[in-house]
Amino acid sequence: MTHIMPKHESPLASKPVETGFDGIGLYPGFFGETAQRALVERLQAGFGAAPPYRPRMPRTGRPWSILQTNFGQLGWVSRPGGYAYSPVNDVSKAPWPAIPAALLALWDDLAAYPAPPECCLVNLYDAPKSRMGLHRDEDEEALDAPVLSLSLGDTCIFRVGGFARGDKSKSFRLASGDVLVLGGASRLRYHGVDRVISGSSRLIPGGGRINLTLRRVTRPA
DNA sequence: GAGTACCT
DNA sequence: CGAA
Repeated sequence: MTHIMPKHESPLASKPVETGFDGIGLYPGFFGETAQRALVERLQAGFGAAPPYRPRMPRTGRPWSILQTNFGQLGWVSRPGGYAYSPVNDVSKAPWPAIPAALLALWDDLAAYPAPPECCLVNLYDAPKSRMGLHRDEDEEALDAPVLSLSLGDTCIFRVGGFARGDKSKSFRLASGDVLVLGGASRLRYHGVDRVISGSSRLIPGGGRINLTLRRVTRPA
């Protein structure tokens, strides 16, 4: 056994709780505190080679309230001309660091997909006003693969909507260690982060929330 | 009327 | 908290 198996820390963590959306599974506390701490240290080591930066909206150039970076063969980036997946950091031109082993194990546990993830997008909610507007993850070719999301640090209010802007939506909390699977019939649902509850976790030195999003980008050969 | 991972 |  090469990695911690969080699902065995709690009998509840192995099955998702009901979210009311077909294809969306929420696994509260899938990562235990020990695994969370180890991962945060591993991430911060990776940030040395891929420093988080502040993305901007395509065309308008409006800065976002969060910081981003990536791990993996392909990183998701926002450029003046639009969103893209890139094998290198736009700033340093260096490849992104490898996806941490614990996250590859998470994908193996929950994705039910015959190929590994290629992208681990890191969203850093570092300021009290950090948020993420409603959007869909639709820049991937492999739309048959789910998107896996791991929350670390402060709890956030997460919102899930429908398939068009303005569709009915509802929100729920995501706490540190929770894993959300967005797949199947809900793979293209709008979703976002209304806000973060400052001071709700002591996991990250200095506070804040880190969200890790695992994605398969290309169709496997 | 278009664009919307921004903002209100 | 939900949605133009």
